[in-house]
Amino acid sequence: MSEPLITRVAPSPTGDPHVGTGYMALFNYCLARTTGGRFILRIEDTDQTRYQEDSERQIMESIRWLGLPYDEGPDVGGPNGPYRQSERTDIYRAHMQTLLDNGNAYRCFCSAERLEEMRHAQRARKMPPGYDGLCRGLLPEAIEAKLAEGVPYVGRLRVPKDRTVTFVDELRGKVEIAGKEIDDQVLMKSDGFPTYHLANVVDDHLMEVNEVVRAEEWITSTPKHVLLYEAFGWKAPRFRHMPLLRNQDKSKISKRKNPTSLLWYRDHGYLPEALVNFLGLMGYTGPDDNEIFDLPQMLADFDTKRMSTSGPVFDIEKLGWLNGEYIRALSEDDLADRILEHYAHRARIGAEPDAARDGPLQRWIFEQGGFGNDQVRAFVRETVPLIQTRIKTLDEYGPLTRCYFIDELGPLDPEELVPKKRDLDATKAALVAARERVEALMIFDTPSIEAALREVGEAIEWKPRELFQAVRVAVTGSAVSPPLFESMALIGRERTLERLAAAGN
RNA sequence: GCCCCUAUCGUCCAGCCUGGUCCAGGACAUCGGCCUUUCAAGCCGAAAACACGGGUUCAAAUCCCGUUGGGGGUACCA
Repeated sequence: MSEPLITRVAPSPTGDPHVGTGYMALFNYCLARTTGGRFILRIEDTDQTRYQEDSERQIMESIRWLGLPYDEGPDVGGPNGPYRQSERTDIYRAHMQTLLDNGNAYRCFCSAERLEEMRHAQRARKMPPGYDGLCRGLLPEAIEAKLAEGVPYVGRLRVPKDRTVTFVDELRGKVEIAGKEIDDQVLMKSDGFPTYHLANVVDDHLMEVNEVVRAEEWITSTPKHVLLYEAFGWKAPRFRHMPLLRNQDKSKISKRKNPTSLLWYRDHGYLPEALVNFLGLMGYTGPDDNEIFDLPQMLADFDTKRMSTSGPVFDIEKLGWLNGEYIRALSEDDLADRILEHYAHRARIGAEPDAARDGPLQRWIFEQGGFGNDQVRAFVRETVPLIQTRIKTLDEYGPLTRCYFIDELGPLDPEELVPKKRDLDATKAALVAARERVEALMIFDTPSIEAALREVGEAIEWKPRELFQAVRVAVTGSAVSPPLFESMALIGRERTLERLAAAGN
């Protein structure tokens, strides 16, 4: 193949770990792995105003959860650390000085207010906004004076306005932007922290990154980066801009219109391998019509030629289908483990048991002595065959299996209980008959229960489906449930008879 | 506004580079049927798209130009 690619994913710890970060991590990971290169995680925490305490830890955890381990990063180290930009300020300062010295950058003493006014005026005159170059030609004496006065300043890139900057995007081909369209970007803020542009270029170079794979939103600032590489006398990496994930309305994916947190997907019972597969379907195709491929498969036939450029709408419906596919592909033992793990995870993160989502499962498990309890494990394991084709996320397990985990069903809906064309009294009589017959069973297992109920149906001249509906609602509390006879066996003789009696009253 | 990216079913992707095999193929969702103790799952089937206009060519979803649409950028945020 090609040369080993050193790639990186460089999120900012400004909130929940984002699906977009997962998306970029996936492709960076594939590029590095399939070329025998390295994959780096770098934390871009240069904006102290947006920094969020827990974010970095969650980012690292989420990337690992997805199964995309990085070779270098804040918590694993590496030869070119530190991997947290806030710990590299000396490096940026030194590089800023280099640029100041070689004339590719200059000090700008303009205040935020002046810049604000300037932009206002530009907009009013329908001029493209951008720094007007006031400080660009400041004489050395003037600079010394300002410095002596202690006026705060920033470092700006001195963009050559009279030429065109060109770079090749690996996905889109040649991109050209006229120098006059490029703003004299701030590289070093007055607080001593670098902006993205400076830090990014310096770090990518120092960390030996040779292919920058990032989101499309960066494409217009790439010329600034190209100029920076030139200013330092460095070889620029290759650039590959991936399309942006979109909301239904095609705008850049956002929290308001989609769950964007990787944590959300984990907490709601999505399997990491399904999410990775789904992300792998965005702007990428496998070698054939097959859309179900896990990471190892994706790596096995990964080809950058099949990456595309148009922004995919993030369709959570399709993710749900894929998740269901992965759930169904699991062995019953594995699925039982995943379910247990999921509810253990929900307990660990302190999620309040949610009746609609968790059902009574969490509480029941707790009462039975915790997740490690063998009886609990065995019981959950027994339910798996009944629900495996019926859940799309692990989260759906709780509500679906509610009837197995509680003692009192609560009030039944007569609309559901009574079959069409029959009345309440007849239904109650039928349930009493069913109860009597079932009670007489010597062996309380699935085939016996089924045979017994069919007998009852014939005796009272009800169609099987009518009787089964009434019994289903009486025993499970709902007209929609896992298979009836198996469920009755699982619920057990005692509780089943109680429920039939209660409904028949 | 200006700059950049982009354009095939509602959605995700094939096909486009190397024009004809495309009255456009697969998947999700939708609808219908089968199976069936409900719901699922599974199986079968239906409906559903080349943004528009000019070229080039015997022939264009495929090549060229333009228009329109969508997105992104335009910060001492990343």
